[in-house]
Amino acid sequence: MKAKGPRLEPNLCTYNIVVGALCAAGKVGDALIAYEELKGSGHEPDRFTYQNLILGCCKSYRVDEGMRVFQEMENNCVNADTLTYNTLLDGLMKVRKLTEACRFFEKMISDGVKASCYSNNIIIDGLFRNGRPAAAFVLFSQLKKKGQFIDGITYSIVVSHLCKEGRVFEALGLVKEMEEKGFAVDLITITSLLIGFHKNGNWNSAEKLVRYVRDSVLLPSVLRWKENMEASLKAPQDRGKDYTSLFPHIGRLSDVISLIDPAPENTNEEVDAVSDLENEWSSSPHLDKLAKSFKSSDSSPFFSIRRGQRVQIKGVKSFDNAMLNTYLAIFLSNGKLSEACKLFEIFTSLGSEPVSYTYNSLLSSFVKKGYLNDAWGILQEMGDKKCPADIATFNMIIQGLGKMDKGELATSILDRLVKNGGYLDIVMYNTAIHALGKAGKVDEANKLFQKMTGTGINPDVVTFNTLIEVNSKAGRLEEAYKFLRKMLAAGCMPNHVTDTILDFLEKEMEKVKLQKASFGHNKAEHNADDTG
DNA sequence: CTAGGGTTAG
Repeated sequence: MKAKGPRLEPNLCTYNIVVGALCAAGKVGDALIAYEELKGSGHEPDRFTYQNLILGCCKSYRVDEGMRVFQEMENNCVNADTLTYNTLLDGLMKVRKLTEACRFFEKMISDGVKASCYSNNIIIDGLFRNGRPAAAFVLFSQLKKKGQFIDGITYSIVVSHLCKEGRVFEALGLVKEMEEKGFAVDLITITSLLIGFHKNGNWNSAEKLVRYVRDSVLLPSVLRWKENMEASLKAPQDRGKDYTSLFPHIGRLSDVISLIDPAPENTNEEVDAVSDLENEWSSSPHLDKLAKSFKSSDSSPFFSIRRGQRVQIKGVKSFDNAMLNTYLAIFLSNGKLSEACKLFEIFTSLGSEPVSYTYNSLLSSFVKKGYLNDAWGILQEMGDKKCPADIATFNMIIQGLGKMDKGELATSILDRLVKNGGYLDIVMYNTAIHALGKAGKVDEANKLFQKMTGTGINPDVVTFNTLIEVNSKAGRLEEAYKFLRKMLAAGCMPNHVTDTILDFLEKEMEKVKLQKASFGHNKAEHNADDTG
Protein backbone atom coordinates (compact mmCIF):
# COMPACT_ATOMS: atom_id res chain seq x y z
CA MET A 1 0.00 0.00 0.00
CA LYS A 2 1.29 3.41 -0.91
CA ALA A 3 1.04 5.93 1.84
CA LYS A 4 0.84 8.89 -0.44
CA GLY A 5 -1.45 7.55 -3.12
CA PRO A 6 -5.12 8.39 -3.45
CA ARG A 7 -7.33 6.93 -0.77
CA LEU A 8 -8.51 3.46 -1.36
CA GLU A 9 -12.14 3.50 -2.36
CA PRO A 10 -14.37 1.03 -0.59
CA ASN A 11 -15.58 -1.70 -2.91
CA LEU A 12 -18.96 -3.37 -2.92
CA CYS A 13 -17.86 -5.99 -0.45
CA THR A 14 -16.65 -3.35 1.98
CA TYR A 15 -19.94 -1.52 1.72
CA ASN A 16 -21.89 -4.71 2.29
CA ILE A 17 -19.93 -5.51 5.41
CA VAL A 18 -20.46 -2.01 6.75
CA VAL A 19 -24.17 -1.99 5.94
CA GLY A 20 -24.59 -5.41 7.51
CA ALA A 21 -22.68 -4.48 10.64
CA LEU A 22 -24.56 -1.21 11.09
CA CYS A 23 -27.86 -3.04 10.75
CA ALA A 24 -26.77 -5.70 13.23
CA ALA A 25 -25.84 -2.95 15.69
CA GLY A 26 -29.28 -1.43 15.25
CA LYS A 27 -27.94 1.67 13.56
CA VAL A 28 -30.27 1.39 10.62
CA GLY A 29 -30.29 5.13 9.95
CA ASP A 30 -26.54 5.01 9.43
CA ALA A 31 -26.86 1.88 7.32
CA LEU A 32 -29.30 3.69 5.05
CA ILE A 33 -26.88 6.58 4.67
CA ALA A 34 -24.05 4.19 3.83
CA TYR A 35 -26.38 2.63 1.28
CA GLU A 36 -27.03 6.02 -0.31
CA GLU A 37 -23.30 6.55 -0.45
CA LEU A 38 -22.82 3.18 -2.07
CA LYS A 39 -25.29 4.11 -4.79
CA GLY A 40 -23.35 7.29 -5.47
CA SER A 41 -20.01 5.49 -5.54
CA GLY A 42 -20.41 3.88 -8.93
CA HIS A 43 -21.09 0.44 -7.49
CA GLU A 44 -24.39 -1.36 -7.79
CA PRO A 45 -25.92 -2.83 -4.65
CA ASP A 46 -26.37 -6.62 -4.85
CA ARG A 47 -28.75 -9.03 -3.19
CA PHE A 48 -26.63 -9.12 -0.03
CA THR A 49 -26.81 -5.35 0.33
CA TYR A 50 -30.56 -5.41 -0.12
CA GLN A 51 -31.21 -8.36 2.15
CA ASN A 52 -29.17 -6.91 5.02
CA LEU A 53 -30.81 -3.53 4.70
CA ILE A 54 -34.31 -4.91 4.47
CA LEU A 55 -33.73 -7.10 7.50
CA GLY A 56 -32.35 -4.15 9.46
CA CYS A 57 -35.34 -2.00 8.55
CA CYS A 58 -37.88 -4.66 9.44
CA LYS A 59 -36.26 -5.54 12.77
CA SER A 60 -36.33 -1.91 13.82
CA TYR A 61 -39.95 -1.49 12.72
CA ARG A 62 -39.06 0.76 9.78
CA VAL A 63 -40.98 -1.43 7.41
CA ASP A 64 -41.93 1.42 5.06
CA GLU A 65 -38.24 1.99 4.44
CA GLY A 66 -37.77 -1.72 3.98
CA MET A 67 -40.47 -1.69 1.31
CA ARG A 68 -38.81 1.29 -0.35
CA VAL A 69 -35.51 -0.59 -0.52
CA PHE A 70 -37.36 -3.59 -1.92
CA GLN A 71 -38.82 -1.35 -4.63
CA GLU A 72 -35.36 -0.13 -5.56
CA MET A 73 -34.16 -3.71 -5.61
CA GLU A 74 -36.83 -4.58 -8.15
CA ASN A 75 -36.10 -1.49 -10.20
CA ASN A 76 -32.49 -2.56 -10.23
CA CYS A 77 -33.50 -5.97 -11.58
CA VAL A 78 -32.15 -7.88 -8.60
CA ASN A 79 -34.52 -10.77 -7.97
CA ALA A 80 -35.98 -11.09 -4.51
CA ASP A 81 -35.84 -14.61 -3.12
CA THR A 82 -37.94 -16.36 -0.50
CA LEU A 83 -35.77 -15.01 2.31
CA THR A 84 -36.31 -11.39 1.27
CA TYR A 85 -40.04 -11.86 0.92
CA ASN A 86 -40.25 -13.60 4.29
CA THR A 87 -38.35 -10.80 5.98
CA LEU A 88 -40.77 -8.20 4.67
CA LEU A 89 -43.83 -10.36 5.27
CA ASP A 90 -42.84 -10.70 8.89
CA GLY A 91 -42.14 -6.97 9.14
CA LEU A 92 -45.53 -6.07 7.67
CA MET A 93 -47.30 -8.41 10.07
CA LYS A 94 -45.42 -6.96 13.03
CA VAL A 95 -46.51 -3.42 12.19
CA ARG A 96 -50.08 -4.68 11.79
CA LYS A 97 -50.27 -4.15 8.06
CA LEU A 98 -52.26 -7.27 7.40
CA THR A 99 -53.75 -6.17 4.09
CA GLU A 100 -50.40 -5.12 2.72
CA ALA A 101 -48.87 -8.35 3.94
CA CYS A 102 -51.51 -10.42 2.15
CA ARG A 103 -51.07 -8.42 -1.02
CA PHE A 104 -47.33 -8.87 -0.78
CA PHE A 105 -47.76 -12.59 -0.27
CA GLU A 106 -49.86 -12.78 -3.43
CA LYS A 107 -47.21 -10.88 -5.32
CA MET A 108 -44.62 -13.33 -4.06
CA ILE A 109 -46.59 -16.24 -5.49
CA SER A 110 -47.39 -14.52 -8.76
CA ASP A 111 -43.73 -13.62 -9.18
CA GLY A 112 -42.97 -17.30 -8.98
CA VAL A 113 -41.13 -17.15 -5.67
CA LYS A 114 -41.79 -20.30 -3.69
CA ALA A 115 -43.32 -19.96 -0.25
CA SER A 116 -41.45 -21.97 2.37
CA CYS A 117 -42.55 -23.23 5.76
CA TYR A 118 -41.16 -20.00 7.13
CA SER A 119 -43.50 -18.02 4.86
CA ASN A 120 -46.52 -20.00 5.94
CA ASN A 121 -45.58 -19.74 9.59
CA ILE A 122 -45.22 -15.98 9.29
CA ILE A 123 -48.65 -15.69 7.66
CA ILE A 124 -50.40 -17.96 10.15
CA ASP A 125 -48.86 -16.24 13.14
CA GLY A 126 -49.55 -12.86 11.56
CA LEU A 127 -53.22 -13.69 11.06
CA PHE A 128 -53.50 -14.61 14.74
CA ARG A 129 -51.74 -11.46 15.86
CA ASN A 130 -53.81 -9.26 13.59
CA GLY A 131 -57.09 -10.44 15.04
CA ARG A 132 -57.93 -13.07 12.39
CA PRO A 133 -57.77 -16.37 14.25
CA ALA A 134 -60.43 -18.03 12.08
CA ALA A 135 -58.48 -17.28 8.91
CA ALA A 136 -55.33 -18.59 10.57
CA PHE A 137 -57.04 -21.89 11.34
CA VAL A 138 -58.42 -22.24 7.82
CA LEU A 139 -54.99 -21.68 6.31
CA PHE A 140 -53.44 -24.07 8.80
CA SER A 141 -55.82 -26.90 8.00
CA GLN A 142 -55.61 -26.29 4.25
CA LEU A 143 -51.84 -26.49 4.32
CA LYS A 144 -52.02 -29.53 6.55
CA LYS A 145 -54.17 -31.33 3.98
CA LYS A 146 -51.70 -30.53 1.24
CA GLY A 147 -48.89 -31.82 3.42
CA GLN A 148 -45.23 -30.81 3.28
CA PHE A 149 -45.96 -27.09 3.70
CA ILE A 150 -45.96 -26.98 7.48
CA ASP A 151 -43.50 -28.08 10.12
CA GLY A 152 -43.20 -28.43 13.89
CA ILE A 153 -43.00 -24.68 14.27
CA THR A 154 -46.35 -24.24 12.56
CA TYR A 155 -47.86 -26.55 15.16
CA SER A 156 -46.06 -24.71 17.91
CA ILE A 157 -47.48 -21.39 16.70
CA VAL A 158 -51.06 -22.68 16.56
CA VAL A 159 -50.73 -24.42 19.93
CA SER A 160 -49.47 -21.24 21.52
CA HIS A 161 -52.35 -19.14 20.20
CA LEU A 162 -54.89 -21.77 21.25
CA CYS A 163 -53.45 -21.69 24.75
CA LYS A 164 -53.67 -17.91 24.81
CA GLU A 165 -57.36 -18.16 23.99
CA GLY A 166 -57.82 -20.66 26.80
CA ARG A 167 -58.45 -23.58 24.43
CA VAL A 168 -55.90 -25.84 26.08
CA PHE A 169 -57.59 -29.12 25.28
CA GLU A 170 -57.71 -28.37 21.59
CA ALA A 171 -54.06 -27.43 21.94
CA LEU A 172 -53.37 -30.78 23.54
CA GLY A 173 -55.07 -32.52 20.64
CA LEU A 174 -52.80 -30.72 18.24
CA VAL A 175 -49.74 -31.67 20.25
CA LYS A 176 -50.77 -35.30 20.00
CA GLU A 177 -51.22 -34.95 16.27
CA MET A 178 -47.92 -33.15 16.04
CA GLU A 179 -46.13 -36.04 17.63
CA GLU A 180 -47.90 -38.61 15.50
CA LYS A 181 -46.67 -36.81 12.43
CA GLY A 182 -43.14 -37.02 13.72
CA PHE A 183 -42.56 -33.40 14.68
CA ALA A 184 -40.55 -32.99 17.87
CA VAL A 185 -42.47 -31.52 20.78
CA ASP A 186 -39.89 -29.04 21.95
CA LEU A 187 -39.52 -26.90 25.04
CA ILE A 188 -41.24 -23.93 23.45
CA THR A 189 -44.38 -25.94 22.80
CA ILE A 190 -44.30 -27.51 26.26
CA THR A 191 -43.86 -24.05 27.76
CA SER A 192 -46.91 -22.72 25.94
CA LEU A 193 -48.94 -25.61 27.30
CA LEU A 194 -47.69 -25.19 30.86
CA ILE A 195 -48.53 -21.50 30.84
CA GLY A 196 -51.89 -22.27 29.24
CA PHE A 197 -52.75 -24.87 31.88
CA HIS A 198 -51.82 -22.58 34.62
CA LYS A 199 -53.81 -19.66 33.30
CA ASN A 200 -56.84 -21.91 33.38
CA GLY A 201 -56.24 -22.81 36.98
CA ASN A 202 -55.08 -26.27 36.04
CA TRP A 203 -51.76 -26.42 37.78
CA ASN A 204 -51.74 -30.18 38.08
CA SER A 205 -52.52 -30.83 34.46
CA ALA A 206 -48.84 -30.72 33.65
CA GLU A 207 -48.62 -34.38 34.57
CA LYS A 208 -51.37 -35.15 32.08
CA LEU A 209 -48.99 -34.11 29.36
CA VAL A 210 -47.39 -37.54 29.44
CA ARG A 211 -50.60 -38.99 28.09
CA TYR A 212 -50.36 -36.85 25.01
CA VAL A 213 -46.65 -36.50 24.62
CA ARG A 214 -44.92 -39.84 24.70
CA ASP A 215 -41.85 -39.52 22.57
CA SER A 216 -40.58 -36.22 23.83
CA VAL A 217 -37.10 -36.46 25.28
CA LEU A 218 -37.72 -33.24 27.11
CA LEU A 219 -40.94 -33.89 28.96
CA PRO A 220 -39.48 -36.15 31.69
CA SER A 221 -36.83 -33.53 32.43
CA VAL A 222 -39.46 -30.83 32.57
CA LEU A 223 -41.58 -32.79 35.03
CA ARG A 224 -38.59 -33.68 37.17
CA TRP A 225 -37.56 -30.04 37.20
CA LYS A 226 -41.04 -29.01 38.25
CA GLU A 227 -41.05 -31.53 41.06
CA ASN A 228 -37.69 -30.40 42.40
CA MET A 229 -38.72 -26.80 42.14
CA GLU A 230 -41.90 -27.41 44.11
CA ALA A 231 -39.95 -29.21 46.80
CA SER A 232 -37.50 -26.33 47.08
CA LEU A 233 -40.31 -23.84 47.35
CA LYS A 234 -41.79 -25.75 50.26
CA ALA A 235 -38.58 -25.44 52.21
CA PRO A 236 -38.57 -22.63 54.78
CA GLN A 237 -37.86 -19.29 53.30
CA ASP A 238 -34.77 -17.39 54.45
CA ARG A 239 -36.38 -14.02 54.49
CA GLY A 240 -39.74 -15.08 55.75
CA LYS A 241 -42.28 -13.61 53.46
CA ASP A 242 -40.19 -10.67 52.69
CA TYR A 243 -38.65 -10.63 49.25
CA THR A 244 -38.04 -6.93 49.26
CA SER A 245 -34.38 -7.13 50.16
CA LEU A 246 -33.70 -9.14 47.03
CA PHE A 247 -32.90 -6.04 45.07
CA PRO A 248 -31.34 -2.76 46.09
CA HIS A 249 -33.72 0.08 46.78
CA ILE A 250 -32.86 3.18 44.93
CA GLY A 251 -36.29 4.61 44.53
CA ARG A 252 -35.08 7.72 42.83
CA LEU A 253 -36.46 8.49 39.47
CA SER A 254 -33.46 10.52 38.43
CA ASP A 255 -31.27 7.46 38.91
CA VAL A 256 -33.52 5.44 36.69
CA ILE A 257 -33.38 8.04 34.00
CA SER A 258 -29.63 8.28 34.22
CA LEU A 259 -29.43 4.53 33.71
CA ILE A 260 -30.94 5.02 30.30
CA ASP A 261 -28.51 7.68 29.24
CA PRO A 262 -25.48 7.53 31.51
CA ALA A 263 -23.52 10.14 29.54
CA PRO A 264 -25.88 12.74 28.15
CA GLU A 265 -22.97 14.75 26.73
CA ASN A 266 -22.68 14.85 22.99
CA THR A 267 -19.88 16.19 20.90
CA ASN A 268 -21.76 16.08 17.66
CA GLU A 269 -20.99 19.63 16.63
CA GLU A 270 -17.32 19.03 17.01
CA VAL A 271 -17.51 15.87 14.97
CA ASP A 272 -19.53 17.62 12.31
CA ALA A 273 -16.97 20.38 12.08
CA VAL A 274 -14.11 17.93 11.67
CA SER A 275 -15.79 15.82 9.07
CA ASP A 276 -16.96 18.86 7.14
CA LEU A 277 -13.36 19.91 6.81
CA GLU A 278 -12.36 16.56 5.44
CA ASN A 279 -15.35 15.94 3.26
CA GLU A 280 -13.73 16.82 0.02
CA TRP A 281 -10.86 14.41 0.63
CA SER A 282 -12.97 11.55 1.68
CA SER A 283 -14.56 9.03 -0.58
CA SER A 284 -16.82 8.04 2.24
CA PRO A 285 -17.73 11.03 4.34
CA HIS A 286 -20.44 9.47 6.42
CA LEU A 287 -18.40 6.43 7.34
CA ASP A 288 -15.53 8.70 8.32
CA LYS A 289 -17.85 10.65 10.53
CA LEU A 290 -19.11 7.48 12.16
CA ALA A 291 -15.59 6.29 12.78
CA LYS A 292 -14.67 9.60 14.38
CA SER A 293 -17.68 9.72 16.60
CA PHE A 294 -17.20 6.16 17.75
CA LYS A 295 -16.92 5.93 21.48
CA SER A 296 -16.30 2.81 23.45
CA SER A 297 -19.46 3.63 25.38
CA ASP A 298 -21.37 2.89 22.19
CA SER A 299 -20.89 -0.74 22.96
CA SER A 300 -22.03 -0.30 26.54
CA PRO A 301 -23.59 -3.59 27.49
CA PHE A 302 -26.33 -1.97 29.50
CA PHE A 303 -28.29 -0.96 26.50
CA SER A 304 -29.16 -3.44 23.81
CA ILE A 305 -30.81 -2.45 20.57
CA ARG A 306 -31.56 -6.02 19.75
CA ARG A 307 -34.24 -7.49 21.87
CA GLY A 308 -33.00 -9.92 24.49
CA GLN A 309 -32.95 -13.36 22.96
CA ARG A 310 -34.64 -16.21 24.65
CA VAL A 311 -32.56 -18.94 26.16
CA GLN A 312 -31.78 -21.70 23.70
CA ILE A 313 -31.46 -25.15 25.17
CA LYS A 314 -27.83 -26.16 25.11
CA GLY A 315 -26.71 -28.14 28.10
CA VAL A 316 -28.02 -28.34 31.62
CA LYS A 317 -27.46 -24.72 32.66
CA SER A 318 -29.45 -23.26 29.81
CA PHE A 319 -32.23 -25.73 30.42
CA ASP A 320 -32.41 -24.42 33.98
CA ASN A 321 -32.53 -20.87 32.73
CA ALA A 322 -35.26 -21.63 30.24
CA MET A 323 -37.34 -23.36 32.90
CA LEU A 324 -36.67 -20.60 35.39
CA ASN A 325 -38.02 -18.06 32.91
CA THR A 326 -41.03 -20.22 32.21
CA TYR A 327 -41.95 -20.66 35.84
CA LEU A 328 -41.33 -17.02 36.63
CA ALA A 329 -43.82 -16.22 33.88
CA ILE A 330 -46.29 -18.70 35.33
CA PHE A 331 -46.03 -17.46 38.92
CA LEU A 332 -46.06 -13.86 37.92
CA SER A 333 -49.08 -14.15 35.69
CA ASN A 334 -50.94 -15.44 38.72
CA GLY A 335 -49.65 -12.78 41.03
CA LYS A 336 -47.48 -15.19 42.99
CA LEU A 337 -44.70 -12.71 43.35
CA SER A 338 -43.33 -14.16 46.52
CA GLU A 339 -42.89 -17.60 44.97
CA ALA A 340 -41.33 -16.08 41.89
CA CYS A 341 -38.80 -14.23 43.99
CA LYS A 342 -37.94 -17.29 45.99
CA LEU A 343 -37.44 -19.27 42.82
CA PHE A 344 -35.23 -16.56 41.46
CA GLU A 345 -33.19 -16.55 44.63
CA ILE A 346 -32.78 -20.32 44.70
CA PHE A 347 -31.49 -20.46 41.17
CA THR A 348 -29.21 -17.50 41.33
CA SER A 349 -27.69 -18.87 44.52
CA LEU A 350 -27.09 -22.13 42.65
CA GLY A 351 -25.15 -20.19 40.07
CA SER A 352 -27.72 -19.59 37.33
CA GLU A 353 -27.01 -16.37 35.50
CA PRO A 354 -30.17 -14.35 35.02
CA VAL A 355 -30.56 -12.87 31.55
CA SER A 356 -32.50 -9.81 30.38
CA TYR A 357 -35.44 -12.05 29.87
CA THR A 358 -35.41 -13.23 33.48
CA TYR A 359 -35.17 -9.72 34.84
CA ASN A 360 -37.90 -8.48 32.52
CA SER A 361 -40.29 -11.08 33.86
CA LEU A 362 -39.67 -10.04 37.45
CA LEU A 363 -39.72 -6.38 36.54
CA SER A 364 -43.08 -6.81 34.92
CA SER A 365 -44.77 -8.10 38.00
CA PHE A 366 -43.11 -5.69 40.41
CA VAL A 367 -44.43 -2.89 38.25
CA LYS A 368 -47.89 -4.43 37.95
CA LYS A 369 -48.10 -4.79 41.71
CA GLY A 370 -46.94 -1.25 42.18
CA TYR A 371 -43.69 -2.10 43.98
CA LEU A 372 -41.83 0.54 42.09
CA ASN A 373 -38.88 0.93 44.39
CA ASP A 374 -38.12 -2.73 43.91
CA ALA A 375 -38.66 -2.38 40.19
CA TRP A 376 -36.07 0.40 40.00
CA GLY A 377 -33.86 -1.83 42.14
CA ILE A 378 -34.00 -4.52 39.47
CA LEU A 379 -32.89 -1.96 36.91
CA GLN A 380 -30.04 -1.05 39.20
CA GLU A 381 -28.98 -4.67 39.48
CA MET A 382 -29.22 -5.14 35.71
CA GLY A 383 -26.90 -2.19 35.34
CA ASP A 384 -24.50 -3.51 37.97
CA LYS A 385 -24.39 -6.92 36.33
CA LYS A 386 -24.02 -5.41 32.87
CA CYS A 387 -27.15 -7.20 31.83
CA PRO A 388 -28.49 -5.33 28.83
CA ALA A 389 -31.86 -3.65 28.98
CA ASP A 390 -33.92 -4.20 25.87
CA ILE A 391 -37.14 -2.83 24.48
CA ALA A 392 -39.23 -4.88 26.92
CA THR A 393 -37.27 -3.43 29.83
CA PHE A 394 -37.97 0.08 28.61
CA ASN A 395 -41.57 -0.80 28.21
CA MET A 396 -41.71 -1.68 31.89
CA ILE A 397 -40.06 1.62 32.76
CA ILE A 398 -42.76 3.51 30.90
CA GLN A 399 -45.45 1.42 32.51
CA GLY A 400 -43.93 2.05 35.93
CA LEU A 401 -43.86 5.77 35.35
CA GLY A 402 -47.51 5.61 34.41
CA LYS A 403 -48.25 3.75 37.63
CA MET A 404 -46.63 6.42 39.75
CA ASP A 405 -48.44 9.19 37.85
CA LYS A 406 -45.30 10.33 36.14
CA GLY A 407 -46.57 9.45 32.71
CA GLU A 408 -45.62 12.87 31.46
CA LEU A 409 -42.00 11.68 31.54
CA ALA A 410 -42.76 9.04 28.92
CA THR A 411 -42.11 11.37 26.01
CA SER A 412 -38.63 12.28 27.14
CA ILE A 413 -37.72 8.65 27.79
CA LEU A 414 -38.90 7.66 24.33
CA ASP A 415 -36.85 10.49 22.85
CA ARG A 416 -33.77 9.33 24.68
CA LEU A 417 -34.33 5.77 23.61
CA VAL A 418 -34.57 6.75 19.97
CA LYS A 419 -31.61 9.11 20.29
CA ASN A 420 -29.51 6.23 21.55
CA GLY A 421 -30.32 4.20 18.47
CA GLY A 422 -33.28 2.33 19.90
CA TYR A 423 -36.63 1.91 18.22
CA LEU A 424 -40.27 1.94 19.22
CA ASP A 425 -42.59 -0.95 18.54
CA ILE A 426 -46.34 -1.35 18.89
CA VAL A 427 -46.30 -2.42 22.51
CA MET A 428 -44.07 0.50 23.39
CA TYR A 429 -46.37 2.98 21.66
CA ASN A 430 -49.42 1.46 23.32
CA THR A 431 -47.84 1.61 26.76
CA ALA A 432 -46.69 5.19 26.28
CA ILE A 433 -50.06 6.33 24.94
CA HIS A 434 -51.68 4.83 28.00
CA ALA A 435 -49.19 6.43 30.39
CA LEU A 436 -49.59 9.84 28.79
CA GLY A 437 -53.36 9.64 28.76
CA LYS A 438 -53.44 8.58 32.38
CA ALA A 439 -51.27 11.55 33.27
CA GLY A 440 -53.86 13.82 31.68
CA LYS A 441 -51.68 14.52 28.66
CA VAL A 442 -54.34 13.50 26.20
CA ASP A 443 -53.06 15.81 23.50
CA GLU A 444 -49.64 14.25 23.76
CA ALA A 445 -51.18 10.80 23.70
CA ASN A 446 -53.08 11.64 20.54
CA LYS A 447 -49.93 13.13 19.06
CA LEU A 448 -48.04 9.94 19.77
CA PHE A 449 -50.70 8.10 17.81
CA GLN A 450 -49.99 10.40 14.86
CA LYS A 451 -46.29 9.77 15.22
CA MET A 452 -46.85 6.04 15.32
CA THR A 453 -48.86 5.95 12.12
CA GLY A 454 -46.45 8.45 10.58
CA THR A 455 -43.56 6.03 11.03
CA GLY A 456 -45.48 3.29 9.27
CA ILE A 457 -46.82 1.34 12.23
CA ASN A 458 -50.52 0.61 12.07
CA PRO A 459 -52.46 0.84 15.32
CA ASP A 460 -53.92 -2.40 16.67
CA VAL A 461 -56.88 -3.21 18.89
CA VAL A 462 -54.95 -2.28 22.04
CA THR A 463 -53.99 1.11 20.60
CA PHE A 464 -57.58 1.93 19.70
CA ASN A 465 -58.97 0.66 23.00
CA THR A 466 -56.45 2.77 24.87
CA LEU A 467 -57.16 5.91 22.87
CA ILE A 468 -60.92 5.52 23.16
CA GLU A 469 -60.61 5.01 26.89
CA VAL A 470 -58.19 7.83 27.51
CA ASN A 471 -60.23 10.30 25.51
CA SER A 472 -63.52 9.19 27.09
CA LYS A 473 -62.16 9.57 30.58
CA ALA A 474 -60.91 13.03 29.74
CA GLY A 475 -64.41 13.97 28.62
CA ARG A 476 -63.36 14.22 24.99
CA LEU A 477 -66.23 12.21 23.68
CA GLU A 478 -65.98 13.43 20.10
CA GLU A 479 -62.34 12.38 19.94
CA ALA A 480 -63.14 9.04 21.50
CA TYR A 481 -65.82 8.43 18.93
CA LYS A 482 -63.46 9.45 16.18
CA PHE A 483 -61.06 6.70 17.25
CA LEU A 484 -63.86 4.18 17.33
CA ARG A 485 -64.75 5.05 13.75
CA LYS A 486 -61.10 4.85 12.73
CA MET A 487 -60.86 1.46 14.34
CA LEU A 488 -63.81 0.10 12.40
CA ALA A 489 -62.66 1.74 9.18
CA ALA A 490 -59.27 0.09 9.60
CA GLY A 491 -60.95 -3.30 9.84
CA CYS A 492 -59.62 -3.75 13.35
CA MET A 493 -61.72 -6.28 15.24
CA PRO A 494 -62.97 -4.99 18.61
CA ASN A 495 -62.51 -7.37 21.55
CA HIS A 496 -64.03 -7.77 25.01
CA VAL A 497 -61.96 -4.90 26.35
CA THR A 498 -63.45 -2.68 23.66
CA ASP A 499 -66.91 -3.59 24.92
CA THR A 500 -66.13 -2.48 28.46
CA ILE A 501 -64.66 0.78 27.26
CA LEU A 502 -67.56 1.46 24.91
CA ASP A 503 -70.00 0.93 27.76
CA PHE A 504 -68.23 3.69 29.59
CA LEU A 505 -68.22 5.94 26.52
CA GLU A 506 -71.90 5.36 25.95
CA LYS A 507 -72.77 6.33 29.51
CA GLU A 508 -70.74 9.50 29.20
CA MET A 509 -72.53 10.39 25.98
CA GLU A 510 -75.85 9.74 27.62
CA LYS A 511 -74.90 12.12 30.40
CA VAL A 512 -74.05 14.85 27.93
CA LYS A 513 -77.30 14.31 26.09
CA LEU A 514 -79.28 14.63 29.31
CA GLN A 515 -77.42 17.78 30.21
CA LYS A 516 -78.18 19.29 26.83
CA ALA A 517 -81.82 18.34 27.11
CA SER A 518 -82.14 19.92 30.53
CA PHE A 519 -80.71 23.15 29.14
CA GLY A 520 -83.33 23.14 26.46
CA HIS A 521 -80.84 22.78 23.61
CA ASN A 522 -82.23 19.51 22.52
CA LYS A 523 -81.08 19.24 18.95
CA ALA A 524 -82.85 16.69 16.82
CA GLU A 525 -79.73 15.41 15.16
CA HIS A 526 -76.79 13.50 16.54
CA ASN A 527 -73.76 13.91 14.39
CA ALA A 528 -71.71 11.21 16.04
CA ASP A 529 -73.24 8.47 13.92
CA ASP A 530 -72.27 10.03 10.63
CA THR A 531 -69.30 8.60 8.90
CA GLY A 532 -66.23 10.75 8.83
C1' DC B 1 -36.60 -15.01 7.84
C1' DT B 2 -41.07 -18.00 11.79
C1' DA B 3 -43.15 -19.84 17.61
C1' DG B 4 -42.28 -19.22 24.01
C1' DG B 5 -41.24 -12.71 28.16
C1' DG B 6 -43.00 -6.56 27.73
C1' DT B 7 -49.24 -3.07 26.03
C1' DT B 8 -55.58 -1.74 26.91
C1' DA B 9 -60.97 -2.34 31.11
C1' DG B 10 -63.28 -3.87 35.77
